[in-house]
Amino acid sequence: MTLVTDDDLDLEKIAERGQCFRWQKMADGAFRVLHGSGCLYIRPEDGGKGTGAGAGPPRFTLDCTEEEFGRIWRPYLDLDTDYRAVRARIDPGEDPFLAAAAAAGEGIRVLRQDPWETLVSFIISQNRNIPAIRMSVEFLAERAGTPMTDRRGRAYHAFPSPEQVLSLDRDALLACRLGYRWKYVLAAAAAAAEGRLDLTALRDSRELTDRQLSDALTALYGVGPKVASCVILFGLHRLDAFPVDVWIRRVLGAEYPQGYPFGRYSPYNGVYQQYMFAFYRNAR
DNA sequence: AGGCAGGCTTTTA
DNA sequence: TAAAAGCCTGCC
Repeated sequence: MTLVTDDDLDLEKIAERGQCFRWQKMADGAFRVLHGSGCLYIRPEDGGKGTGAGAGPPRFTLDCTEEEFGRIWRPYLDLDTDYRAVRARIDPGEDPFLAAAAAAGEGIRVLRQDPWETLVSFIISQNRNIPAIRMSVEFLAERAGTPMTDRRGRAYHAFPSPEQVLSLDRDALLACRLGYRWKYVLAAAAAAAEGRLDLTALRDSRELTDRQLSDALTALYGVGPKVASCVILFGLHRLDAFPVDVWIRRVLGAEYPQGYPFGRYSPYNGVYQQYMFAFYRNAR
C-alpha cells in the first residue's frame, strides 16, 4: 500500500538517532522495521527522505495491507500526532537554539514501541554506543526470539518475550555481549513474567503520573532515572518525559545556564529533547 | 538522609 | 587510551 503524508517522517533520522535499534536500511532504500513480532518494509517513493521535488506530499510504499497498517503500523509510527505542529510551538526569537535544533531534527517522530522491548533495549544501552546496543538486541532476538519470515522471504527473529529471555542462562546472556547488564535483563524478565511488572498496564493507565511511572520503573534492578525516562518516552509514549544523559546535561549547561523552561514546552518536552540530543551530538 | 568515588563488560574511535 | 543515551555498591 501507499502512505501519503505531509507531516514529519524522515526514516533515516528515526532509524539512526537512538530511539530504536531494529531498523535496517536495505539496498533499495527501504527500511526493514521490526516491531514486536511484526516486520514492515517501508520505502520512500523517491528513494530519499520522502520529500519529492515539488511533486506533492511525500509518498511511501509499505508492504502491508490497509488493515495491518491501521492496526499496527499507523499507531507504531504515531501518525496521529502532528509533529509539524509540535515544532511550530517553538518561537525562534525566544529560543533560537531549540529552533535550530528542531529545524535540523525535522522528520523525527517518537515511535510507539513495544514497552518490553524498549525496557530491555535501554537497560542494554547503558555505557554503550548505538552499534553495540544493536548487536546485543540482535543477539538476544536470535538466541531467544521466535523465528519468523518476512514478505521478502528473509528470516528474522521476533523480540523475545520475558519468558523467552528467562530461558537463557548467565552464559547465554553474556554471549549476547550484555556484560554486567545480564543480571539487569534477567531481573526485568523475571519481574515481567511473574506479573510484578505490568508494562501494558503502565502504558495504558490514565491515572499514573510520569513520576509514578518513573518510580515503578526505577524500582527494577539496573534501571535508573535515565533508562526509566527513555522507557516512559519511547515505550509508554509519554511525550513529556525528558531523558537526561551526559549529552543533554552538556546542552542544558551550555545553552540554558538560567535553567531550561520545562513548563513552557510541556507536554512535549521529550520531543524537543530528541531534537536537542541529535543536534548537539551531531555538532561534535 | 543524600552525595560521591569507584567499578563494571565490551566496542569503537 | 578514552569514551560510550548509566547504575550499583560502599563509604562518608
